[in-house]
Amino acid sequence: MMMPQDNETNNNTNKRVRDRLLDAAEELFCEHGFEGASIRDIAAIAKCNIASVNYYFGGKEKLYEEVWRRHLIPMRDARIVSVNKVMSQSDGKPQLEELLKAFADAFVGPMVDDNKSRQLGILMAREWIDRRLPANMFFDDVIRPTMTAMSKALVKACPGLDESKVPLVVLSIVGQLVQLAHIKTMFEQVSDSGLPIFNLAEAIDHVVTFSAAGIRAYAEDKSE
Amino acid sequence: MMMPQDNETNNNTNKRVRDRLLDAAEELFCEHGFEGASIRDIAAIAKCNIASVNYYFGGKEKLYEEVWRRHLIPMRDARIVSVNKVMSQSDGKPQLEELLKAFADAFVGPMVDDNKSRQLGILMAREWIDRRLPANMFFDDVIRPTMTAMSKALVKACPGLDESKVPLVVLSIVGQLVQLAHIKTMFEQVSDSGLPIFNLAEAIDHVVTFSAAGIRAYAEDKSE
DNA sequence: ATTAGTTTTAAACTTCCGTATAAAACAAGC
DNA sequence: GCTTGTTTTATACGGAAGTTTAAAACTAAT
Repeated sequence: MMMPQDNETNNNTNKRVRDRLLDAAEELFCEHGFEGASIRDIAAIAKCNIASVNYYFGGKEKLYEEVWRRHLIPMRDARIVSVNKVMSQSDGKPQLEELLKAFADAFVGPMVDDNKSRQLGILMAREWIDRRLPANMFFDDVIRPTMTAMSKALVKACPGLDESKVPLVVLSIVGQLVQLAHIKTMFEQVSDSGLPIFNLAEAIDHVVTFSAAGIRAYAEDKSE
Repeated sequence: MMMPQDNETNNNTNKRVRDRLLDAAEELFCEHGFEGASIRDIAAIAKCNIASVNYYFGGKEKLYEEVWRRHLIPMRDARIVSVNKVMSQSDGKPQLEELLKAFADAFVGPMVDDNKSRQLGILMAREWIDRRLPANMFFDDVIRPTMTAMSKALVKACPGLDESKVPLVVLSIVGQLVQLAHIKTMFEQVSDSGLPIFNLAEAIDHVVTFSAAGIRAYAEDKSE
């Protein structure tokens, strides 16, 4: 008898609380992780009762899943579209640097946010370590499609690239990009680091240059 | 009146329980993180009373610190020694690949363990995201010394390398290596991945080749 | 205005956690 | 063998967390 209208085809007024909860949850999940963010704190930020979480989502875990669902697909699509755009603009033979830059921007963009409340990169890193999402949702819906698209683009952008090495190459790129989110946070946390100020744009350009050279090494290896 | 003999210069019989607790704590902290591992579970594995944690360490946090202390310094030293050995063996002008290989092996070695109960890489990744160690202990005792040693070695191994780019280069290398620990875990968790079997040794060699090429790109850039 | 359906609220319940306590068990020296 | 100091045990405390409940408040159609 008591059921929220949680159908997709719902644009009633009850969206208010539900959306406020999603926003608050995203903020606290990013900052403190799944266990670190309590339903009471989330409800406090959303300015609603703690029972609302169960009313609208049916539990903390379902709320967490819903936070992800809002971003997983868009993140994946943004990356794939970005890669495909480069491919189409260059008739399937893009400059390697161009492809890498497009991928890096699309990859890091949604992950690192100055807002601090929407640092999906940190959330992603947490999910990477201990899975809270059901089954292989994270891997199947984001990681694999992204890596597949990038792999295909890479072999076209860099013919001669040993195909058996492509997965490792993609991992190298992703590894560097994921690290950027960590590093950015670390530079903000470690006060007396004595390190130069971190410049994200410069770091991305570095990853592009660095990776392009690494990739060409394989392409040249094959021609030897 | 009730104080365990927790001096360093202590080799009495009471080492038994204390060490069992450290082992159990390391295992569960690696697997479930600081909050995810309960004192009750740790004590159960160590086959002792839950009060023993407070008796020997004075709390859960102190236990966590002690788990780290057992490994932080050895990990750091192993990496620095490994790098320095390459430097001395080659009269300060080591082959770039040689240096990278030594660093990668020393870096990944203690992080990725087949044992599964001692995956310090996962523990390190967790600590990277939310700090539980006091102040900058993690950064000052491990991250900075390691990066400093590697930076110095790199500029000697690759003269012409733009020094302002060295920090980013080190981050690229570390980023790839840290990723290996994640990837290894992921390949074990994702069942129907459809991905080729993950070979750690091959992956390390890839990082070496890939990174060497990336670094030389900067060295050549400067000479242009 | 009444009713039926939905949303919001306050409070309670259950469980689990880290810590503290005080008694018991143990070990060793005199 | 008693005493002294150390370790282990069982148990309890206080708090925080996720969830549940049932009543209240609200909304809108009849």
